[in-house]
Amino acid sequence: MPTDSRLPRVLHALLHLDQNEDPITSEMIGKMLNTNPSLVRRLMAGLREAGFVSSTKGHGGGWYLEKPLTEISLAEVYEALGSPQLFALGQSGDAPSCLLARSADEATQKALEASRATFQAELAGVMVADLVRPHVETIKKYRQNKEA
Amino acid sequence: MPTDSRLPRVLHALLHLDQNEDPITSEMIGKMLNTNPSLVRRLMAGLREAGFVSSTKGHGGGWYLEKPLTEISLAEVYEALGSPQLFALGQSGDAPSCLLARSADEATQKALEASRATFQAELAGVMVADLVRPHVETIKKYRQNKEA
DNA sequence: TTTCACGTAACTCATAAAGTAACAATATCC
DNA sequence: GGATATTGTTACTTTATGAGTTACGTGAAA
Repeated sequence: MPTDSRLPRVLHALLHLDQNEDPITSEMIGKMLNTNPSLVRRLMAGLREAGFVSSTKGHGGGWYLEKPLTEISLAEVYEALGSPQLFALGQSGDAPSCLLARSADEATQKALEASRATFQAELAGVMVADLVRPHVETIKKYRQNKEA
Repeated sequence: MPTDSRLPRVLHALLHLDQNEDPITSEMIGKMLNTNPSLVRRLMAGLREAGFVSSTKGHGGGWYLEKPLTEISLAEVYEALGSPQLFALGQSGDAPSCLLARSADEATQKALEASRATFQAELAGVMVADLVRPHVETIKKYRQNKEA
């Protein structure tokens, strides 16, 4: 299976939405993400349901922010995507009757749970708006060039 | 892809090996893990290369421990498996030229890295022998019943 | 009323582990 | 030495799921 890249992709899209007054079409977002409009619509659907963005049809339609990026944490974005499967690892399935199998599963699960907690905590501690903080100067210069 | 269950599976197998004097065949391990002998041999190959177990062919052959489980950490077992892909998540591929895409990727990677560090630390802090500690009494009773 | 754009469903493609089968090599038993 | 047991390895199929694609209905703007 192709690696699940939904989180970084929608973050990327949100950052672009924040830089535009007008709505951005799925077509345009598709070019930014190197994919096609239909996939973009699927990606964004969760964000719309979460109230982070809205979309309008017809001429001049597209996607726009409904909430400032300073008020959306990465954890909320992840949840809006449906909290996709984080790990490629896990136990094989049903709870086994063998005591040793259960011990092995429990130990694995414990490590994964701790790992997941760290992941969630990392995401919860960052707002989407924070992502561009290290690059504010660069972006400012870029815009000045564009205006000139 | 079916979920990668190699870690809990080989842990399970190691625990069984620790309970037997004689070698255990791939066939028998296969029954314990609900799979077939061929897959068992693949699973165990890494453990053999790591020096944790040995295998012998022919009558009475099979797998046996080469090192006490008190001296093998879960992290070492994970490495012996080839440090399989931990996350189902990740960025889509090549480093993008778009600054915003890179910001999104970096934030995602940072959270994943922290998460991985926690995972590794959890595994490193546990020896395979520790897994049965909570069940020592139960196992003792089971063996007494078996002898009776 | 034509065009644009989203919403959604249905399908194929790609990836990697699991599962399976087969067979050579080798060790034990008689 | 021959029969049997067991691993080592290769090659193949199956499975699961996101990505990618196509198509068409719906609704809004020009």
